[in-house]
Amino acid sequence: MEENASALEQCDYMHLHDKVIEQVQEEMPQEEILYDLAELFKVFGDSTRIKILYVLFQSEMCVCDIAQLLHMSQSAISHQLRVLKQAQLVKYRREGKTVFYALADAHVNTILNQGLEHIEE
Amino acid sequence: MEENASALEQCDYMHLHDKVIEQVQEEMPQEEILYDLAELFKVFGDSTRIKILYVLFQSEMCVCDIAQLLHMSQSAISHQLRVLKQAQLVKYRREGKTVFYALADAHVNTILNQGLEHIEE
DNA sequence: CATTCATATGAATAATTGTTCATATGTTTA
DNA sequence: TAAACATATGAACAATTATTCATATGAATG
Repeated sequence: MEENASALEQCDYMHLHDKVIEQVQEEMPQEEILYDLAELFKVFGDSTRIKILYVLFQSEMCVCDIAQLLHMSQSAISHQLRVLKQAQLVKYRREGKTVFYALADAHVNTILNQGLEHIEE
Repeated sequence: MEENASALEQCDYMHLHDKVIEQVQEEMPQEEILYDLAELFKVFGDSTRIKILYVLFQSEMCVCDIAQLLHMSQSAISHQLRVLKQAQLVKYRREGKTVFYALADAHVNTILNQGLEHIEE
């Protein structure tokens, strides 16, 4: 978790040209952005959540239906939907006792597809 | 970790039409694919690794240069490069004592960019 | 308003993971 | 071949996390 220094004893000289070093520091998104980006991908990094996203890609769905489709407990799904909701990957609407979840936007699908393309080499 | 059942007491009836259920089961990638997909995104789900990828996007680079640029220890970077290598996100070549790492393919950049687009709403 | 149903949530636990430290491996050079 | 350097790796530890269990909240219905 610590991304602190202690970078005391590194290699003798850098292989990089000054120009590259400068460019890296210039092109590199801000620390906070990079952190948020990692947080976002962390959300995709769980197979239960991936399944939920795929299921919602077919249709809006209530918590209980998702649980049954994935053979998992209502509580587990609800906890994960919370994570997806916080990452703004899903949205929801209430209808009486029931809460329906749906994908929030199109990025979700693009990201999943790029991932698929990669693992299929 | 357990994605087992215990889905005994769910809601009384399903809101979904049979057609949707059928389609979900049809369109859903195989269990193993979904697992691999989660594994891939898990790799993106760490800010140190994200930084390494961004840095390598500028230029091929040796372990030690990366460590200095990111103000982290050689060991930490090496461990993370191992993870990136296993996920086939980076490739490497040896030149004497030095090992140079580079991005493996173009998907990496697409995935990162989609992620960025999402967090920038 | 009490009951029932759907969902959310807090605490607890087991499993996973990122970094450090110490050390091993592999390569060059004196 | 010994020393120096660049990288890799194993063990240990702290921190994070996914699920379960028990229970709370919120809405409909008798």
